[in-house]
Amino acid sequence: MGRSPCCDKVGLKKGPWTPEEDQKLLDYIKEHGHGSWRALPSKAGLQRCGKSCRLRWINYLRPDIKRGKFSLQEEQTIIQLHALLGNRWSAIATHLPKRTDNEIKNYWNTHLKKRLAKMGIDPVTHKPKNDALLTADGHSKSAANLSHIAQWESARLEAEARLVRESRLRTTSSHSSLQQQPPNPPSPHLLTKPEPPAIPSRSLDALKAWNHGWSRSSMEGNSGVLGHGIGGDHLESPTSTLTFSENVRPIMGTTGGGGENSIAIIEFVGSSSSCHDHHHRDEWKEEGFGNASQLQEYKEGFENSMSFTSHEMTLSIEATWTAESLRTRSDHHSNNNDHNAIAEEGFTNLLLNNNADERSQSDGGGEDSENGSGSDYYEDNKNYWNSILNLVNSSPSDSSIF
DNA sequence: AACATTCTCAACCGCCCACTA
DNA sequence: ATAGTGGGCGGTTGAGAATGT
Repeated sequence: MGRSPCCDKVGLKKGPWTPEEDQKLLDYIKEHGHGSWRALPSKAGLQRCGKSCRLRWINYLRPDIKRGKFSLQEEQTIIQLHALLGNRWSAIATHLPKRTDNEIKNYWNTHLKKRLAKMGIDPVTHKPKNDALLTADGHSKSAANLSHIAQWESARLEAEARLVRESRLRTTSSHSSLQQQPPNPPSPHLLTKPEPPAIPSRSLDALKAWNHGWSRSSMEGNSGVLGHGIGGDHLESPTSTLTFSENVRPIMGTTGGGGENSIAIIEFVGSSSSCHDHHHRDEWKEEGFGNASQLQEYKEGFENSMSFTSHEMTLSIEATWTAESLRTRSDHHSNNNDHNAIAEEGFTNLLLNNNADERSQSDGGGEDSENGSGSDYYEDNKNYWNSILNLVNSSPSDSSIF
């Protein structure tokens, strides 16, 4: 290739790490910090490439890693952020504290992607697969414009996520002695960390509907037989999809960064794939239902709650940012790193819990999603996306999120 | 019980970017 | 301006586990 390998690979060990190697790496980093990864293996007495050490540390040995099943809230966050950011796993991981990009990527590829596909949702675009027709009806131009806008928004979020990472790194390196680490980081070979109790989640309405369908089903005594760990907080989650309305007023200043104020007004139109599709009925079995009656109960609950899916909603998002604001935020990082974790958590919580109260009310009341769900759907999603983007875009310089 | 198939996820690979000399 | 280096990211692989026949 065009460049030399990251290290001399002759004689270096590959493959799974042994507990002894893990311990060596842990001990070394605990004592000295990682410093230069390239130099680390020899100093630590490891027959490994520096890159391999780095990966092992980041993806497995780091003490602030949460392992085990993804909670429903985490699944929702991943799906939502993936809709926004695409396969930018590190950016997504920024908003899932204690989860690594690798773990998120794996989970997406092995679970969530398949699940969305089964529901007839394109895991790449997060649109119903039969939505392709929509772009062939003469509105492709505006759709393309909107796609462009979305890409900008996505790129900007990624850039800001990068700032978070960078500031984190600065924080980490400034504490590289790792003295704040627990004296004995949990052995990765013994890690079976239990999930924290599920927090009431704020989610898109399709997710809410799914929850409703599940909770109804499980409350009727089926929680233990749903398979795939469904009895716990590992729920099968659908997602909403984002499409773009035609009457968008993109006023996005995409000039080459001149520092002028730029305003983006984006209207998202969300529509959920229909779960009445016969095609999907067979799929329910594959999700682990033991017998026909359980399956039927679950389907009924789900279908009832998903009956709003013909509704469409629009929402407006006003986003304002400037090159100056990004700089300000960047500068601010260096002074307020300590708040990052809190702020990120706040962002995640915002994603998840913003509407928890409303949700608990509606869940408790067993409301019929069909009646009035259109406006709820509108409001929830509007609030949801506005919350995200307002937070992201207009967080003042004293905000430490980005 | 034995074998085949599918699934999971830790680890690797190659590329890219930022930094520096 | 250029090349070398380190670090990071996303895609892919493959061994072991789980499940099915």
